[in-house]
Amino acid sequence: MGRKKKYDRDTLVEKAMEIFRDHGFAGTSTQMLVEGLGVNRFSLYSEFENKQKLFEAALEKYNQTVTEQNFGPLEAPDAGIKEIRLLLEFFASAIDGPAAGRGCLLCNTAIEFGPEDPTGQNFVEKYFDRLSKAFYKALTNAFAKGEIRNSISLKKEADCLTALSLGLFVMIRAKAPQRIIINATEVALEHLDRLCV
Amino acid sequence: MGRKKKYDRDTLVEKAMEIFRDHGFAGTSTQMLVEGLGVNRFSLYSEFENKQKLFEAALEKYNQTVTEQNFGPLEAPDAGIKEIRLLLEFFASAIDGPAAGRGCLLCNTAIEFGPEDPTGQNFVEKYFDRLSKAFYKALTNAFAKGEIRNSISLKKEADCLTALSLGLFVMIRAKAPQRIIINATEVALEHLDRLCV
DNA sequence: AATATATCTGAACGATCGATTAGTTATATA
DNA sequence: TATATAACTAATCGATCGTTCAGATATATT
Repeated sequence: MGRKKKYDRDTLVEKAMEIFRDHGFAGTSTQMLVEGLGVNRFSLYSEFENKQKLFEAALEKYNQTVTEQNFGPLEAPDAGIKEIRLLLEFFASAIDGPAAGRGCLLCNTAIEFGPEDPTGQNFVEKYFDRLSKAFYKALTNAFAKGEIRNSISLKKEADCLTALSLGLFVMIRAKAPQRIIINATEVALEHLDRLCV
Repeated sequence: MGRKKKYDRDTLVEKAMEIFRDHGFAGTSTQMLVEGLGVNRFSLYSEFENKQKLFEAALEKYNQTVTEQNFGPLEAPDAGIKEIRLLLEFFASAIDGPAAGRGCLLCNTAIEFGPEDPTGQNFVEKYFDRLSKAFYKALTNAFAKGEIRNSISLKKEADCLTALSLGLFVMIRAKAPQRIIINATEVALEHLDRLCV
């Protein structure tokens, strides 16, 4: 009974995700959402309750789609050095890709919300952890295969790659000169080489 | 002739700098500025014209004070490996210092403004360049003193350190676990060791 | 002391913010 | 087909946004 929805919730969340990624939470007005999502104000609020909840849905969607695409291969059970290299090469070419001028929604949120907002902080904390764990697992796999020297602290290496990834996202967001980004990834690649036997 | 100003312009800019650093540009209302600066609305506008101009003054002040304090030693004419190490150690302990939960205003602005806003982008571009050049100069000095091996691309190393710095600022802003930040800087320090003869 | 002028005060501007509501339309069920 | 119900439309809510202005106040100059 009742009327059919003209919209698809998942589609709305995905569109909202892109808008928030471009303009941030505070920089995105409900008017922009209404127009960008092509849905009525009432429908938006009845579906998501408020702007904050929609934002949280967008964060979750981002984790499931974009982060999944970027870091998914790195998180594969058998990922290793090759997957780390591929990720770094993704960063090097991201200035031409769909992330150019956008960066990472979670990284952007980490900056915008800062340490105060509890829900944003929760997402960000998990995001940092996800990246660090993904790198660590891949390094562990490589070590198990005997590809990495013995004296290396895999945890520390993973955390450094995490920090570097965030820095590269900042640069991609700001459309920094591609040369800087490529240079940074090349050093990381060479550093990775030196970890290997 | 006329009345004396009750405020000092530089003091106002410094206070505004801290508020913008904490809450971002969009997240800072004129009301917050009026209260935080302890100055009347009219005085604020007659002194700075508008919020945007005050923000730009705050960015400039940040470059002259905080960035100067953080990267000044690295920019000294005779800076070398030691100064790079000191900077990395600053990052490692920054989670306890005045930058904790704040990060870097320029890095925050890079994220918030994105690639669209021309004035913000101008500041950010120069900031990236300043960091990269500072690292490069210090590495060049070290190389001239024969402290660095021959096969190293100093430009690439400088850009990687720049990207890493930005990533660390993101983590400091988000109050990431201190362990992650320390780990990242330790890897960078070890990496630096391996550049040396 | 008188005057000119710059700053201060506090109210208010129109615009936009996020959010809500009353009334209309469409559809699944009985 | 009649009815109940859910989603639609569009107007509008009070609050806050950045900004401005008229009138009061204080001080450097004459």
